[in-house]
Amino acid sequence: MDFKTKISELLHHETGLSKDKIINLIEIPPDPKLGDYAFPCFMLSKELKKSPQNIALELKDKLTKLNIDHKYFELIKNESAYINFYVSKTLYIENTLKKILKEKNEFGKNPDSGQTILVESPGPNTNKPLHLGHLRNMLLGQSLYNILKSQGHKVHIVNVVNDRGIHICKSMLAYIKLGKNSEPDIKPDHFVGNYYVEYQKLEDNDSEIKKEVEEMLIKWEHNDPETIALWKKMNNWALLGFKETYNKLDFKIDKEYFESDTYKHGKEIILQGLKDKIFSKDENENIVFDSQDLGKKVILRANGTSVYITQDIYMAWLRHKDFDFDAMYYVVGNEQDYHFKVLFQIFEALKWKFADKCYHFSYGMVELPEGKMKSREGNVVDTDELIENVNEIALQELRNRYKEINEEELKKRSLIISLAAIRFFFLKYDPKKNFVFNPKESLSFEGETGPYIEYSHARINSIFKKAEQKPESDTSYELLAEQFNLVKILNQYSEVIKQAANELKPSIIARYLLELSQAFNEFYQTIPVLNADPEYRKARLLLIYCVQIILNSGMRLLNIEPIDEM
RNA sequence: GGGCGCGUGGCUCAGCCUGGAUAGAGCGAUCGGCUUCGGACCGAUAAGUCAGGGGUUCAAAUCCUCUCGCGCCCA
Repeated sequence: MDFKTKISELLHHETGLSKDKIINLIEIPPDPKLGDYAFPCFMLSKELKKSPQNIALELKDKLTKLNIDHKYFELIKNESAYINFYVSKTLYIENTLKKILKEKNEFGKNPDSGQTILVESPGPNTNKPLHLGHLRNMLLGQSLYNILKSQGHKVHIVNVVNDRGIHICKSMLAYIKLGKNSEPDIKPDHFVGNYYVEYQKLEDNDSEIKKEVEEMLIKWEHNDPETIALWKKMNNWALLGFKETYNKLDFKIDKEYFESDTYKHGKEIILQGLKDKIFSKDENENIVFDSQDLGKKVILRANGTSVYITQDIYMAWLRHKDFDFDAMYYVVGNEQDYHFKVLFQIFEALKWKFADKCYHFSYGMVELPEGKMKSREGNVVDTDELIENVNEIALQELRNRYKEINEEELKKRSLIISLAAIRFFFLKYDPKKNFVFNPKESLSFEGETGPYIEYSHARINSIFKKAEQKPESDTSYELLAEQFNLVKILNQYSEVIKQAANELKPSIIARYLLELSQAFNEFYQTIPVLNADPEYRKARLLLIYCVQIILNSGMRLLNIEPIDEM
C-alpha cells in the first residue's frame, strides 16, 4: 500500500472526510524539513468552528495517541495549520526501487486502454520545405504519440498534405519561367521552395503575373494534362524531400490525406445540411454556418467551390470512417484557434457522434529574434538547415574533446546529441506559448538542455562499465537514507507521466528530467559509488541503475535517444 | 470594431486550471571546487512592486474585474 492511501485511512477515521478527498488534499511540503506529506486543515475550520491551527494540533494528538504502526511513518508532527507526515525512509526507498527494478521501462505506464487516438501532424504545404513551425509541430506530435501510447492507447499519426491551391501554382509558374525543365540539384523540397521565393520576386516586378497564376489554378482544376503533369512532378519532389526530413527525425506517419483528393468532397455534406436547416444562405448566396457566439462563417461559396473548412469537415468524417477513433488531436498552430472552434461547432450541429472527441492541440508560434517568419520573404529558419547546423556544432565540440576517438564514432554521437538538444529545446516550453528561437542561445549544450540529460545518463553508464557488478534488489536499503530525496523524485515519475498525458504537455516530462538529472549530478558530485564500502557500493549501484531506467524512459517519451557515451 | 492568448530577477522560462507554510530553475554576472566513479559537472553570492489598479477570501503570482503593453485571429 502506498503512503498517501495510508494517510487517507488514518484521517478518514478521525475526520469523516472521504478518502478520495483526503488524497486530493494531501500536499508535498515546500521544504523536506516539514515532512514528506502534509495535510492542510483550513477547510475543516468553518465546520468545526475552530482555528485551523488548533484543529491540526488536536488531530495530530489523536493520531499519535493511536499508537499506529510505525512501519509506515516514523514521525507525525504539526506545524501551524498542517499535519506533517514523515514516512519511514527505508520502507519508502525499498518499495520504490524494487518496483522500478521490476517494471523497468514499464514503470508508471498503463496497460491497454482499448482506446484509439489520432494525432494529426504536421500538415505541410508542398510549395516549400518544412520550417521551424513544422518542426515544433512534429516534435510535439511525436511526443504526444509516445505519451498517449504510454497510457495504453492505440495511437496513429495522420497527416494532411496541402498539395493544391494558389500557393502551389506560384512555385509551378516560377519553375516554368525560370526552371527550364531542370532537375533538382539540391534536396528536392528546397528546390521547389526556391521557386516559391522566386515567384514573389517576379510578382514584385510585375503584378500582372497574378493573373497567370489564377489561370493556372483554373487549368489545374480542369485537369489540363500539362499542368497536372508539372504539378505531379513538383509535388513528388516536395514529398520526397519531406520524407527525408521525417526519416531524419524518425517521424512515422500512419496515413496521409491529400487535399487534392478531398477538396472536392464535403459539398454533399454541406448541401444535405442546408436541406436540414443546419446551414443557411447569406445575401450573396454563399452557404454559411451561423454560430451564436462565433458569427457567420462561409462554408461553401455561391459558385459551388469549397473553402478550407469544407474539406476539413469531410476529412474528419473520412478519418472517423477509417479509424473509428475515440479521440482526435489536431496539432495545429494557435493562429487557427478560431477555425477549429467553428469546425467543432459544425460537427456538433451535424450531430456527428465524434463531435466531442475532437480537440485542437493548439501550440504557440515559433518566432525569430527579428520577428515572425515569413516564407514568402524567405526569412525562415529551415528544419533541415537547423539540424545540420546543430549537428556540425556538436561534432566540432566532440572533436575538441575526444581527439583519440575515430571520426565515424564521433559522427554517430554528434547526431544523437544534436537531436537531443533540438528536441529538448522545443519540448521544454509549455506547448501553448509562443517562444522566440534565438539561434545563438538555443543551440547551447549547457544548463537546461538535452545534452545535460544525456550527460547524466552517460555518467551512469560509465560507472556500470567499470563496476563489473549488476544491480540487485537484495541490498541494505537503510544505507540509502541520505539519498531519500533522489528516491522521492524517482517515485514521482508515474504521476508525472499521468499529468503530462492529462494536460497534453511534454514539457512536464522535460522539466522532470531536468530535476532528476540535477538531483543525480548533485549526488554524483559528492557521494562515491565504485569506491564506497561494498555494502554501500551495492546499494548505490541499485539506486543509480533506477535513475538510469527513469531517465531512459522519460527521454524516450520525448523521442530522445539515450546515449551511452558522450 | 469584435474575439482569443500572453505579461513572473538583466535574458529565457516553471509555478496559475485545482488559492495555502520563505515565489523556483537555467543563462548571464561575481566568487569557489578536479591526488576519488566523465568539469557538457557541482557549490555559493547578488538580482523579483509576480505589468498596474480594484474586488472576493482567514489567505491571491494563482479566482473575478477594469486599465495598459505585446501577439494572433475574425470582419
